[in-house]
Amino acid sequence: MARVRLQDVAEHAGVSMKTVSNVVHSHPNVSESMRERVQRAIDELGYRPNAIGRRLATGRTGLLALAFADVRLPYFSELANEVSKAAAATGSGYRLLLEETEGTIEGERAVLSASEAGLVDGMLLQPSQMSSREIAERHGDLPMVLLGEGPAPLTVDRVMIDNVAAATVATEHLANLGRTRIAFVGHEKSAMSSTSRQRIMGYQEGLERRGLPVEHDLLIDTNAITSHDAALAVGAALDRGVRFDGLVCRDDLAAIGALRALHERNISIPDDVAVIGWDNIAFASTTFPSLSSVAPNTQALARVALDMLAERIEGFDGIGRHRIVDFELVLRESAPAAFPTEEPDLAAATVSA
Amino acid sequence: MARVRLQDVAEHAGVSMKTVSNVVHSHPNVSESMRERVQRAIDELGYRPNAIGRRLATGRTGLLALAFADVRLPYFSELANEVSKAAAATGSGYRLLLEETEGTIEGERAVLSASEAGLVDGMLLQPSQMSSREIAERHGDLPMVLLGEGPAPLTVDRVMIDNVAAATVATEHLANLGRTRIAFVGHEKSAMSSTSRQRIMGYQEGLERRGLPVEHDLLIDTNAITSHDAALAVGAALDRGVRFDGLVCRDDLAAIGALRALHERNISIPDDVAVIGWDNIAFASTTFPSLSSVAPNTQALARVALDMLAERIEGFDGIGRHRIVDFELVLRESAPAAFPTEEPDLAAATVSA
DNA sequence: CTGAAAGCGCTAACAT
DNA sequence: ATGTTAGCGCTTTCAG
Repeated sequence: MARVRLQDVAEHAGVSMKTVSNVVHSHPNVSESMRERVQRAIDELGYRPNAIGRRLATGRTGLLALAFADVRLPYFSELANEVSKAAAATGSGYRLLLEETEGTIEGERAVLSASEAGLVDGMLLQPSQMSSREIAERHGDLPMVLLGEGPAPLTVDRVMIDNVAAATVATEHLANLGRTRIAFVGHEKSAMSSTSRQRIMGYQEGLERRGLPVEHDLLIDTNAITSHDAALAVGAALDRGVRFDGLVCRDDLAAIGALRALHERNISIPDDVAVIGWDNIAFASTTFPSLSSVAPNTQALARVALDMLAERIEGFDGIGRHRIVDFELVLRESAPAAFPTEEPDLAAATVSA
Repeated sequence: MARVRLQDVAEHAGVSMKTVSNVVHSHPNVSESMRERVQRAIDELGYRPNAIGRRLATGRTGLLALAFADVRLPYFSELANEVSKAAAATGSGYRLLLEETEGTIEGERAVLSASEAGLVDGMLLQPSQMSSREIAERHGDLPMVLLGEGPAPLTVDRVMIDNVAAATVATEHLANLGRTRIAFVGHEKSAMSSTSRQRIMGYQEGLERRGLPVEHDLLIDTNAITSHDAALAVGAALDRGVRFDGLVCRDDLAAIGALRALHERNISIPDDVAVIGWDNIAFASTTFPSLSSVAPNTQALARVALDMLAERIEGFDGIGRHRIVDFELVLRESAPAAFPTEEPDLAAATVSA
């Protein structure tokens, strides 16, 4: 059975294509009898509008690209889910095309040029390697919003949380717990991302505010953003005699790796070492001990990003808007509340931005 | 700057659209001088072919839908990554549209009807709720391959691992470790999926082969497929006096929850209770203790599925082919090798299907 | 080897 | 309120 087209329905019902189109779109100006007649033809023929034809005519595909390093990173898969929910909630009917850049500059370039092909109406991109300048040059006239604290040209919209502030809050929380030797774990050994850079800046700020030691030894880098590499790196640091009683982790992956390295060496968490992760991924609540973590408000992030992107798609052409969304420090067992008064209920304890 | 079209290039180069098209497609029958001239025009104008126009003309979008319950489940995000790599590797140039069904029948229906609209060339679907019959009826003429052990009509292609056999292997491995009271954890309390059903069948088979007790008490169900719910369920079972020394988990999420429940009660793993998960997600190697797990060969699964889908898209119209791909039992600390001879190197230890 | 023209299925002016 | 018609950007016979 060949596909049935708008035209076929029109003939079958003995009306023009325009009328069928009106019925399909529930256009107001259609008489009831007409609507019925056409609807019958549609049902009889089993007509389904063809998205491609429509899109060629309207210039809209109803597709948005969401591009980031790797879906396997829990932060990104949770973000994808959030964006897709937010898109559904707006009723705009947008669907998501997921693109992975592998965190490489080639990957980021590929994603930008591929999306120019008119397949998508706009793009949400979390860059990490490309320079601001290249992003600005390459995206051409594709409506785009940048996600995260990576490079961002002033001409392009961007939404992120205040990473420096959040890292400071996390570090100071450890200080509140009486920790004096606080290490940072999980930044890239080479080619440090702006994400890591900002979190380290905030970490240092926290230490300085509390008059705690800032030492290079307390910066534990990893080969890759995986819990496995973090476990190795933290283990190696411990084994070569680096001592710390608090750990601010670049992300929950690093934190989970750190937990393992500490467990292996019978170091008690949080008694000997308190640990704070970042991203508040789903697993954070079921590690042992459960993980305190910086929780970006990804729901707000998704909503704000989609709103801005929608405006760009509608034709808004102003200068780039840079938006900040809030975060919380979710306190769990690995770095609990400092004072009973700080938070009565650990499971829900938060310090807002 | 407005988009530059094939037409513009043709005019700029002073040739016909057909010639430009030939150059774009590296058609053999084009003189070298012509090719150069056109290529220059393409470069000067910065022409990028429009995917939608092409699709309308060819009937192909180069888009494949990958639909499953929820990207946040690590098995699925890892699968998505694998499929997208496999698609890239074939050079077919397919890109992936991710669709989430939320594991509900409405979600599955929505995904099937949305894809009918001609936006995608084919679909990879991991169903869980829909009946075989409904799948067969609804997918219409959309090329489709089913993933996993869910419902699958005989008329549709499907690829999966042998869940019953894998569960038996896992259960027998625990028996090899001398475990005699082996429980199963993580199936849905209500509306049990075929996935859970098959794994439980294999588990029972394993127990029976070894003459071990098969008791309803040893079936620990959960409210949802999350590590959090699994931790609660296992904790509750322990607290009401259920005793076991081995745990076959429906998936790694359940296993991670189980680890937490056991830790909380100071039960030693694997000494008191050995644990085997399922899916071999990335975290399995950095939990504490690290997790033994059934590892489906997702790479093969992705490849086989894409191959079959490609054939369907090419027009193959035979009866549904049901393919089985292999799996391994990856042995780590939570349920190590039974005998020194079984596997010298724990980290890489496997028992193949 | 290259050009002209007819669609692919739908939308949206513009008419009536 | 309904019909006509000209595209949207590309591919693809069919001629030349």
